[in-house]
Amino acid sequence: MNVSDENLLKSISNDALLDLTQRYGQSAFGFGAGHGAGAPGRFPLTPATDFLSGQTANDDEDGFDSLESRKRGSSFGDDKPGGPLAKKSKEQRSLRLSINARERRRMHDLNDALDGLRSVIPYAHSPSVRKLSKIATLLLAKNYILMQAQALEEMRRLVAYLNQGQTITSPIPTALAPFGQAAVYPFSGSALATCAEKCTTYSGTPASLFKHCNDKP
DNA sequence: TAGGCCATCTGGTCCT
DNA sequence: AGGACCAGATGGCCTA
Repeated sequence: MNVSDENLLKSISNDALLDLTQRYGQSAFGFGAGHGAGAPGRFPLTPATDFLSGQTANDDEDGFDSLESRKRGSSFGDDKPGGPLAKKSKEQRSLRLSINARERRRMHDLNDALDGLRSVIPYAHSPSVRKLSKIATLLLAKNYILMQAQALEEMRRLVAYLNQGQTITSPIPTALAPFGQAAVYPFSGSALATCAEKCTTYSGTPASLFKHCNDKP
């Protein structure tokens, strides 16, 4: 794909995404944009720690000695002369480190949830595909849900149609299948579809977001 | 080397 | 007051 093709795909896909967003805005799913804990519309998730047995590997309380920080050779933590925490009192410093640890834990929980999401998204876990980025995961999941809902609606209509005692002599009427049969099995007859193509079709997301999909048709 | 993606720190805001 | 959430900043790693 050359650059102009990619740009074209991006613009088309962004428009499609905008359209989807406008039609199926957050409210349609009950996910409010509330700010802060307990805001209206917030999904009532049980804190991840309720599901996890014990603490995570990085679940240390200090703010500068996490496994991740060490592995990444991070200079964060700033528990050193000249660092932002150096001037603060011992209490302030301790509080800050505790807040940092909580925030780190929160982000790890968020990432665990994203991993869970990746694990149930089609085409997201082929050995030849690198892990989906966060944004790609969310966009793919959103559109996969929309597609499943559409397929379900299509099936309902089909059942109603059959219940009327009529036989189907032709493929599902297009009026009943906005995406045609491809909505249910988008790639059933396409051995040529690459992972990136599948992901793009599923999500209406620029192929550039799935550039890690490198499997061959 | 630029750009994408990510982890972490940080300060602010809101809620309980 | 303490915790959860958020967004901005920063710096590391990886890839084209």
